[in-house]
Amino acid sequence: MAASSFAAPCANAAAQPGGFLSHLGAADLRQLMALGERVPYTSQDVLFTQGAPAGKCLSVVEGVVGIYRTECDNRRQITSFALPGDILEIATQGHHEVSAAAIGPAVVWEIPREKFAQFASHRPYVLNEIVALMAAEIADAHDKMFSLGRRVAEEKLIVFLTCWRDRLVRLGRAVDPLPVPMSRRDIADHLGLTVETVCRTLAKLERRGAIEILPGRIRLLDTETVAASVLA
Amino acid sequence: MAASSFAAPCANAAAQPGGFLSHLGAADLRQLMALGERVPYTSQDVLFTQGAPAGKCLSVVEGVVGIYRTECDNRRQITSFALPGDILEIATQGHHEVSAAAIGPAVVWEIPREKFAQFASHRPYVLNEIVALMAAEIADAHDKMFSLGRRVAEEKLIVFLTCWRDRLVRLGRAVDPLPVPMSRRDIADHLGLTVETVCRTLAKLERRGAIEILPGRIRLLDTETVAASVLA
DNA sequence: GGCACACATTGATACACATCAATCGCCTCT
DNA sequence: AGAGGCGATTGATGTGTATCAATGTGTGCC
Repeated sequence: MAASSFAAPCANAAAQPGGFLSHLGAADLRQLMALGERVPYTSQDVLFTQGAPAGKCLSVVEGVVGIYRTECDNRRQITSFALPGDILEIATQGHHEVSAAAIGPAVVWEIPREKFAQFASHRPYVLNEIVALMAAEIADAHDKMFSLGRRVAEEKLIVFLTCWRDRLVRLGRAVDPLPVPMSRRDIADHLGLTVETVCRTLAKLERRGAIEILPGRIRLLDTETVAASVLA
Repeated sequence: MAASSFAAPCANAAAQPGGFLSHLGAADLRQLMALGERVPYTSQDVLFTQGAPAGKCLSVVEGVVGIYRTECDNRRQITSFALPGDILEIATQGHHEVSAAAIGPAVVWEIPREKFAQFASHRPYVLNEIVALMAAEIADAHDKMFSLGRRVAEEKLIVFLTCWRDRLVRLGRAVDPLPVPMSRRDIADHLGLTVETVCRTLAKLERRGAIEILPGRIRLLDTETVAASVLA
């Protein structure tokens, strides 16, 4: 139906317009970076935990960071995968609402909250940037809620893969064999599925000729048409 | 487990601190209201549709407004129910990402976007309010993603009912027989279930003595202990 | 090289939820 | 009061996904 076909499967794309507060001037950016420090993490490292006081905001520089919420320690919902240019906990007051962990080796720029607040207070336009960033994050959350609540496993995976590819494209990365650095468990916890269902569904898509599964990568062959039919 | 028991089942509560931009002064508030107009809607009326240009922002004054995303016209995901004091599309640029419809009779204050932007541009502190509002909305979205992806029907319903009650309490409403103005279909589309599953699960909870189902209302009897076990 | 270990995959089975189909209750309209 | 209609409820059945279990596959380490 025309009225609904406009729906972008992945508004998250809009949240990564090309870098950390991309509309800031170069001088501003340098000053901002100088307020914080470069912190490297290794795979599975936890950057912060839900419930902990939120003392800093973070910008991913390299690698992938998983944002998740846990309960009972066994159930986990990864709400997003942050890529270079993405900012974490930019407006969090008090305590973290979520946790974050490095999906692989990652580098993050960490800026103490009070320093960032001070920086922003002198520059009114920064707040506008933040609002725009948060608006994109909210739109993205809406998409994900739709996926989680109203899509079946196959659709979830197709949409996830195409969105992931689009984000990497926007970062100028090579995507022909699409890099998939996160584990099957991570994907499952992101899509509200189990590891086994993710494997099986990917295998089914491969048998159908829609994708080709490689170690650490997935080649997207026919997902365009599949996605089109799914999202019609 | 202690580390995760902190998790509020419904951070959305934080998004309704008691009114439209509650930290504004009374004078500001009057001026802001004067920029817009009171618009009444009747049940099922559509306030705006995803994809349409976002020309105004809205504040619910009376009733309940469902925010939803559709696809293919048959699948719908209600991302939230807005109550008096909630603001809709406050930072939306360009086009609406979601649709909104009155769940019952509702009254909404609608302010043209450019007038609101002008109002805010003279008052830097308004932007801070908006950021806080959006941060709460994002936290709430995280909760809902967890519910959609990682909870079973019974848990979804218990969490939904207790959150709904908490929000009404915060508005000073009577909640002993908890008013549930939305239809079973609305609840289903909010929780990622079907109407039948919602009915059956509610019936099961009633048989267990956790709730009592009344026309248009549900009395919460033992959901505290149930919720506690669910959220442990 | 070969062992260990984590991750990925595949199979068999169970179950939660969806689907299809009545029925019931309630409200509105004439 | 009766007819119509819509939402809610309940039942019978189907199916997508979870669960349990086993095997394969890589990858690092000694």
